[in-house]
Order: sequence, then C-alpha cells, then structure tokens
Amino acid sequence: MARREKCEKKREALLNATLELINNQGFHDAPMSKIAKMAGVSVGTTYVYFENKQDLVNKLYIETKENFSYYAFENYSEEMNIKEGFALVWKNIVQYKLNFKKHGNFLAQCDNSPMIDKESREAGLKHIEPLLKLWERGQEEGVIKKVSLYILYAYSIQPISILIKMSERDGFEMDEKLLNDMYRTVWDAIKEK
Amino acid sequence: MARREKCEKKREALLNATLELINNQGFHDAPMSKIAKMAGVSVGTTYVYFENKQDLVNKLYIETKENFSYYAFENYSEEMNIKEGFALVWKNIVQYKLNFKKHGNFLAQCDNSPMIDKESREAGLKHIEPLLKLWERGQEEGVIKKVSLYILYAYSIQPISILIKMSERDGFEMDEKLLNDMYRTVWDAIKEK
Amino acid sequence: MARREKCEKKREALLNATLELINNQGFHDAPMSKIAKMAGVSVGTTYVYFENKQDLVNKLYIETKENFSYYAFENYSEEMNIKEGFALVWKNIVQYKLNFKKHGNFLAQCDNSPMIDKESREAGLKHIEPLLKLWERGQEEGVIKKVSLYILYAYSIQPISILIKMSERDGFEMDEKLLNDMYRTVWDAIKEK
Amino acid sequence: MARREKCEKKREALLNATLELINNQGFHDAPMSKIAKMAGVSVGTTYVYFENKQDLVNKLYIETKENFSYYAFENYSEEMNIKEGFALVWKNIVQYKLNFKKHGNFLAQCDNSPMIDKESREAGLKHIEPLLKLWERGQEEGVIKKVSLYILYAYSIQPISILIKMSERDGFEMDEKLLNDMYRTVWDAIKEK
DNA sequence: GATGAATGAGACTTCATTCAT
DNA sequence: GATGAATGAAGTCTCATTCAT
Repeated sequence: MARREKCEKKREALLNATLELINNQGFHDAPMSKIAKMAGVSVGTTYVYFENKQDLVNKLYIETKENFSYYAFENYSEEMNIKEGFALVWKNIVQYKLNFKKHGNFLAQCDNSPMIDKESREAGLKHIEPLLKLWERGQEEGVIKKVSLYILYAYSIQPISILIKMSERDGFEMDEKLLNDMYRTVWDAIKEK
Repeated sequence: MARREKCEKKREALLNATLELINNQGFHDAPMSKIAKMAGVSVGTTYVYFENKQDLVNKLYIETKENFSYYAFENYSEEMNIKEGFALVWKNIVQYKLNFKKHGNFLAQCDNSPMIDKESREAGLKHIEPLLKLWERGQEEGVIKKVSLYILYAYSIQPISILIKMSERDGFEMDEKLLNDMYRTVWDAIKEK
Repeated sequence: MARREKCEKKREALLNATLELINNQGFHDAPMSKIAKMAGVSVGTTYVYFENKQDLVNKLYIETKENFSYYAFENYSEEMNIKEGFALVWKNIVQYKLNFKKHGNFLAQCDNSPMIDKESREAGLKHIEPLLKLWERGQEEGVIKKVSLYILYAYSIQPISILIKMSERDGFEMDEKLLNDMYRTVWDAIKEK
Repeated sequence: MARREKCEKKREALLNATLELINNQGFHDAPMSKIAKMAGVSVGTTYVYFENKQDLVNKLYIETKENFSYYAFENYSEEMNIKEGFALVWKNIVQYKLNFKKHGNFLAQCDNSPMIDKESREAGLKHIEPLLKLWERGQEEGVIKKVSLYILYAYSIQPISILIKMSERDGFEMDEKLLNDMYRTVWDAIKEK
C-alpha cells in the first residue's frame, strides 16, 4: 500500500474512533489516549494528523456534514418538480440517518452543545442549500407554504433525527409504515392549502 | 431569614449556576469550582446539597422537566375539545420555551448527549402524558392523524426548540407572525385529512 | 441520669467509635464525621470532648494502655515468687488480649505507626513497670536470664499479640493447648538455664 | 543510559520515596505529591508506573517481602542440620532487619494496619516457607518443640523487629552481646527439652 | 452543651500536549 | 512519521475544623 494511503487510513481511524467515543461517552470522557488506542495508533501520532483535540472534533463535524450533504442530494437535480424533488431529498436524508445512525447522532449532539467552534458550525450550515432553493421555488409556484424557511426546515428535517433516537431508546422499529406516516405528516405540514 | 430558607436559596443558586454554565460552556468546562463560585458558595458546600456532580446535573434535569411540565399544562383540562386543548398546550410550551430559553436549551442539550443518567432521563419522560392522552382521544374522534404518538410528538413539540435555537443563532425574531405560521404548520401536520 | 454521666457516655461512645473505625479502616478513612455518626453525636460535639482528632486518638491510646495495665496486674502483688508472679501477669495479659481483641489490635497498630504523638507514646510506656521489677528481682535470684529487659519484654509479651492476630487472619483457635504451649515456650525462653 | 534503565530508575525512586515517607509520617500524610517530589518526578509520572496509590503501596509491600525472603535464605540449604540451619536463617533475618531498618519498619507497619490489600498480604505470606519446613523436620527429629508453627514463628522472628524498633526509640545499641543473648533466648524457646 | 451547614486546603487522579528517541 | 513517557494544570471530591443558631 502506498505511503499516502497508509496515512489516510490512520486519519480515518482516528476520526472513527472519535465518533464512536463521543457518541458513547460524550465529549468529556473521550480522552485523546482512548481515541488513539481505539484507532490503533499512539497518542503522539494523533498530533501529526490534527492540531489538537478541538481541531479533531471540528474536522470530524465538518466532514460528517459534508458526507451527509452528499447523500442528501444524491440523484437530485434542480429540474425536478417540487413534490418529487422534496420526496427524493427527504427520503435520502431518512436513509442516511438510518444507515449512519452514529453519524446522525453525533451531528445532533454537536448541534445541541457548545462542543463545536462557531466557525466550524457555520461551515456546516451550507449543507442544505439546494433544499432551501427547492422550497423557495415551491413557494413561488404556490405548492409550498409561504412561511419562513426556518420553519420548513424545523418541521421536515429535524423530526427525523428525533424519531430515530426515540426508536433506539424505546426500542421500536422504523418500519415501512412508520416512514410512510412520517412522510405524509411532513408533506401535510409544509404543502400549501 | 430562617435557616431552612437560606439553605433552599443556596441549593437554588447552585442549580442556576449549573444551568448557566452548562448552557454556555457545555458539561465539560462547567467545573464544580466555577459552579460554586457563580453560586456564591464554597466548593465544599456544593457537596452538602448534592452527592456529586452527576447528581447535581441529574437533579437539575429532573426539576427542570417538572417545571416545564407544570407550565405546559397550565389551565388545561381533559374536558377541552381536541383542537382547543392542543392549541392551549402547544402555546403553553412555546411560551415556556420563549420565557425560559436557558432551561429549554439545557433540556435539549441533555436529550442529545450522554450527560444524564438513563434513570433520570426516564424519570423525565412522563412529563407530557396528558398530551399523549389528548392525542389518543383525538385519534378516536377522527380529528388527529392515526399515526404513532412518537410521530406526533416529534412533529409538534421538538421543532419549537429548534426554531428558538436558530432564532438565537441567526438573530431573527420569534414574532407573532412566525408563531402563527408555526401553529398553522403543526396543525396541518397532525390533523386528520 | 445525671448530667455528668450523660457526658461521660458520649465521651465513651466517641472513643469506642474511634477504636472501631481505626481498627477496621485504618487511621486514614476514619474521618471525624464517621466517628461522630457512629457515636451518635454531631461532629461539633466531638470538639467539646476532644481538642482535635489527634487529641482524640492520643487519649484513646493512653486510656487503652491504662486499662491494659490495670488488667495485667490484677491480683498481682510484689510479694509473689518469681515464677508464680510471672505466670499470673502473663496469663492476665493473654486474657486481656483475648477478651479485648479490638483494643489489643489498636495498640499494636499504634505501636507500629507514627499515628501517635511521641509524648503520648512515652506516657504509655510506664504500663508494665511492675513486670520489669519482677524480672529484675528474678535475675538477682538467678531464676530469670540475665539479659536485657528489652529482650525479656520482646520475647514474652509481644508474641501474644502476634499470635492472636494470626489466629484471626488464618482462622485457628487460641485453645487451651495452644495457650499452654505458648506458656511453656515463653518460660523456657526467659528462665535461667 | 538506555530508556529501559531510566524507567527502572524512576520506578525505584518512587518506591523508595514511598517507603521513606510512610515510615516517617505514616500512610496518611504520605501524599502522592510528596512522594513524587521526593522521587524527583512529576505527580503525573507516578501514574505511569503505578495504577494508583494503593497499587504503589501494595507493590512496595510485595517487593520488599520478596527482597526480605531472598536475604533470609541466603546460603541456606535444606540439607543443613536443624540447629545450624536455624542459626543461619535467624542470623540472616537479623542482619536484614539491621541493614534495612526502613524496610523492616515498613513491613511491620503494613502487617499491623489495614494499609495493604488482603490479596497482597497473602501474596507476601509464602516468604518463610523454607523455615517452616525446617521446623517441621526439626520436630520430627525431636530437636524442636512440638508446638504450632505459629508459635515458633511468633517467638523467633517477630521479637527481632520489636527489639530493633525499641533500640531506635530508646537509643540502645544492638551490639554483639545483645544479639548473642537474643539468640540464646530464642533457641531456648523453641528447642525441645 | 449540642448541632450540622459551611469552609477551603489539600488529597487523588486524569488528560491534552510535548519531545527525546 | 511514529512512539509513548513525562508533564503539570486542573478536575472532582473529602475532611478537620469552625461558628451561628
């Protein structure tokens, strides 16, 4: 394996270990020593790849958000009609959150605590711009409620994470029916009339 | 002032200081020394009122939830008709979250991190039971969508906190119009047909 | 009950609690708060009866030694012949150590650690003077070995405590036979020829 | 100096500092900070070599006992005749206790307080097995008194420590004569007839 | 005399970070 | 680049002692 790749592997391992530990134990009780051990490298090496702990967490946040963004808009094109486009993006997001529960959980934890630098958080904000554009077009076309985009976001995207977290805590399944009910609910919420 | 009252005051001061610090700095970086200083007592005193830091945070969580619960169902009676009842409770909750932003923020942080004991979290869960009953009655009467109560909860209550947090971060007002739009949205989401 | 007596009772209770705790947990981990609680009084009260913790422990040591001394020479008179006198005192001491294991254990712990003030320790030394005199007389009469009194002490008294401690730890009985064997051994050790 | 050796030196320094401080001040008042300073390392370093304070003390106890054991049976062989063998071992032990007063004192302190884990104490017990065997052989040969080995131990080994401690406290010399008197006394104590 | 809340120094321990190897 | 021993500041918690009630 090339030197380049080997390095990349260690970096990846460190990010994964951080994700795992912060999810299970929280930011406190995710010491660099544990992270390094779980990643299979020495503490010192951690500082070759990241400036310090904060930098490590920030990078993890940003890269996770980017990844999320990539999934969210897979197969999406701005030419799609509103309903179709929203359904696609919404389902993509649901799939992402179901397939990458750890990552979703981590993002939620970051968004609700002062764990992440303001700067990094803002860098992560541009991740749903295409969705915002879709909604604006939908509002012009009279298909989407003419309310603040913040409202549309809060009512269509956030509840997904919450439900997944509750399903894990209370042990119920996120099955086909539930997902359909969710979609029906969200669409009723944001559609005009 | 009586001994009794003085004690109560210190306990209160400690809880408030904890709330403040965890909100601003997160659980990590809310050391007991800072908490004590902000509460105007010595570190040792903290341990007169709470077993340890975890206990302090747990108690803060539980008592905050209780307080929330109290506000949420103020003036509510089980005899109210569904729409009226839901409107009242929803508005109560909105008012609580607006008037006690710090508390709302704290609860959100707790619900999204492993900061709180499982036990304490479960103790905090019974706080919206009357709302769940209202929804069940509404479903029987055909007024509320026949979907999982988890969905109803995720779509009607959680978005409130998110919006308030975004309004603080992005600096927009939670004005009359926005609140009306929110209510319209949530009602469309959960009502049948 | 008279005031006087009531006070005496509390003082006694404090000494007993201290004995108990130091024996079970050691000097460290025998905090004043535990001592007070076990004695059934408040922490403050402790300082009515003793200047401070060190004073409490010193007093316990001295009074325990005195008590020991009292038992050791019960029924003893300087007129007794050497062998008879030694046998009496030795058996008294054995009985004391068997009947008051806790006290014996405490004294041993004190004698082997810097727990006790030098001053208090010296105050406790005069407790076997009559025995020393007995030995000196025995040496003059040619009945007891003409070796240092320290040797006589080390070989006749100290082993008793050790054996009792070992019997507790290893779970064997200090029965009649063992005591007889001990006495035979000690007498062979110290008697002339 | 090799890395390996440097580490060994620090570990040694920590053990020595612990020995010194516990002897002079007792387990309480031998804080990790003092131990580290006396060993010439930082507090944190202490935890590189030992899990915690208890572990440090346990290890010190066990290693000291091992060292004692080594000295006690130097030049000893199971083929020696009883009297000769006992004399050798007894004198070895006396020499050890005289040459390593601090270690002897530390062991005595441990054996008389709940400072040491039960486990570690038991691990330290096997240290005089060859002596026990010697005595058993002696009893079979009719040279040693047929009494419990516990008695033999309590009367031949324990008094040594006591006498040394008294010599230090009362300022008398452990000279040739005294040692001879001691040996005479102990042999009279344990020999048959 | 009795109480126990209050204190703050100081105990043990952890951990982000550095640096010689 | 990689290692992990070393550091020491800072964290949580304990405890002897005081003092207002």
